[in-house]
Amino acid sequence: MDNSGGIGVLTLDTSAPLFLASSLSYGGGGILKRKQPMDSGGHHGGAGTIEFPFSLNPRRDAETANEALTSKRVVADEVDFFSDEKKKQKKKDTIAASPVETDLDLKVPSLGIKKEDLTIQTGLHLRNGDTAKESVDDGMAAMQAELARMNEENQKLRGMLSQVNSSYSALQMQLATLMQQRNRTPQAHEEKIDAENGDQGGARVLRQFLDLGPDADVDEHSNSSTASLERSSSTPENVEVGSMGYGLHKNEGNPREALELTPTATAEQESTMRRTRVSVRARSEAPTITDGCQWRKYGQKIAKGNPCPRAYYRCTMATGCPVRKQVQRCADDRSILITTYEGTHNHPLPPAAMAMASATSAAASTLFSGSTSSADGLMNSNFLSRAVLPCSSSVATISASAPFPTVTLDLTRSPDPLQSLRTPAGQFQFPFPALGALPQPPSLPPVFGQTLLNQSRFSGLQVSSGMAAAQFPHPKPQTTMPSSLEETVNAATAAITADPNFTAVLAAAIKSIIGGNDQAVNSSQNDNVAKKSYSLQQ
DNA sequence: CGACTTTGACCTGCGC
DNA sequence: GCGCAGGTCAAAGTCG
Repeated sequence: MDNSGGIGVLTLDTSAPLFLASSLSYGGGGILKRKQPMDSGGHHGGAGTIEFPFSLNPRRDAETANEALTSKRVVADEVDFFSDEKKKQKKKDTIAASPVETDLDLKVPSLGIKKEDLTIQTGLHLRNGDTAKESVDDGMAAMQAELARMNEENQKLRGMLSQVNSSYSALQMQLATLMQQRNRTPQAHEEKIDAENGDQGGARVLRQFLDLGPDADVDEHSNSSTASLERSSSTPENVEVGSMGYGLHKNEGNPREALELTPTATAEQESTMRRTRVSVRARSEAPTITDGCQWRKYGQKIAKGNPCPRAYYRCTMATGCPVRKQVQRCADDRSILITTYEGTHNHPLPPAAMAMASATSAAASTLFSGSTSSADGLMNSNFLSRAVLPCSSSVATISASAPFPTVTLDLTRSPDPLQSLRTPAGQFQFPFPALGALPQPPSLPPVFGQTLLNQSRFSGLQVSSGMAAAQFPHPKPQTTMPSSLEETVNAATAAITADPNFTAVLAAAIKSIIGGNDQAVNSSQNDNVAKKSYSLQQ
């Protein structure tokens, strides 16, 4: 990936069932566009897409975002930023027609909000001479207008938050790459030690898992003595392990790599790992979760024991990509969507999808690194829980009943949200966002409730587990990488989407932002992260 | 017309 | 060998 590229355009589709900032696909010439998700009926075009500047250069991206987001009036000016002419006009009409005075004047760095500007005047006043009924009518009208305006602002803020999420994902992946690079030399040493200690390949596999990403140019330019794993070639024979797109790759054409990568792992292990699947359980009303890749449905079946049909998808981001996924609702709780990935992509992934891939790969690789040569080792779910999810032993499990091991990431169970936000600086926590346990407004439509909440959960997985992948060259928790930013973004997203009372949740979100960024600054290991964190403090 | 979904038919592996 | 279940294929249908 060319991270030095210029500014392009990132297009998000607001009609997506899961408005996830990660669903990107590459276009040419510095343009990133998000394509219509396949699950929205399969029919493209239509519902509004929003576009905003986006670059793959995090620093420049952040600057651009700040430029855009610190403009004087979000309501008046930034509408251009998010919507088409029709929406813009509609919004202006709504605002003009509303008797409600609004002084949002949001100037938050990165999020477009400034602490002292959180004054919102509802303007619901009784005027002299009005009858009581007229006053009530006026009040009702004003409230309705206010509600409409709040809804629009919710939409807008969601867009902004998604943008921040996107930018952060790209930034985070770049950081991960740098950290991987930094860890190369120690890894080589550790590999040697592993070999001397009779390591059966688990740790090697783990590192190979972690050698991710289309930022392969960085790896290729590295002088590391360890194997520089290339992305899998287009030949399926080179696909070794599947876990949502990234796995163990073997380059038969390179004698050096063939030597280094044909390892100590037994054929049995290789066979097992080749069939490894990663399953993600998440609550969602949407037909599928949005994971950043393009999928084409090729089949549907009623599986035994579950009245809900199982849908089969294959990746269509590149011809011949062997990655498939199955999507099925849980028989016991139909609000839970189970997505199972199998195979390895033969093409570069968008940053967000890569983060997701890293997440699943991290889980799978950690699992494998915990195994030695026995199936019992493979099934040691406690190991995975301890290593990857020190804060939640119930999130990741391994299925031993399947013909091949399946790593299950259960996003339907989350640790205490406050616990996450209170995580002291310097202590790593696998932050399934925290938002998971936010109160669920029962009366809200799915788009404001469950779906977006789960989306937030999932995006949290993307960010943080990808981080986990970068952080855990060995399956031992290390310190630390600030998770406050994504927590903040997720907290803000969830707060906004979980409660129609915009002012209250905005205040809550800001509070979480203001109160939760210390750790980010304290533990920042990256200029860009520091910059973003700093901007949050303004 | 192309891209995509739907859905019945077909293939394959496994247990009895 | 047979039946079952999971997975895949491909023709038909849908939509913009």
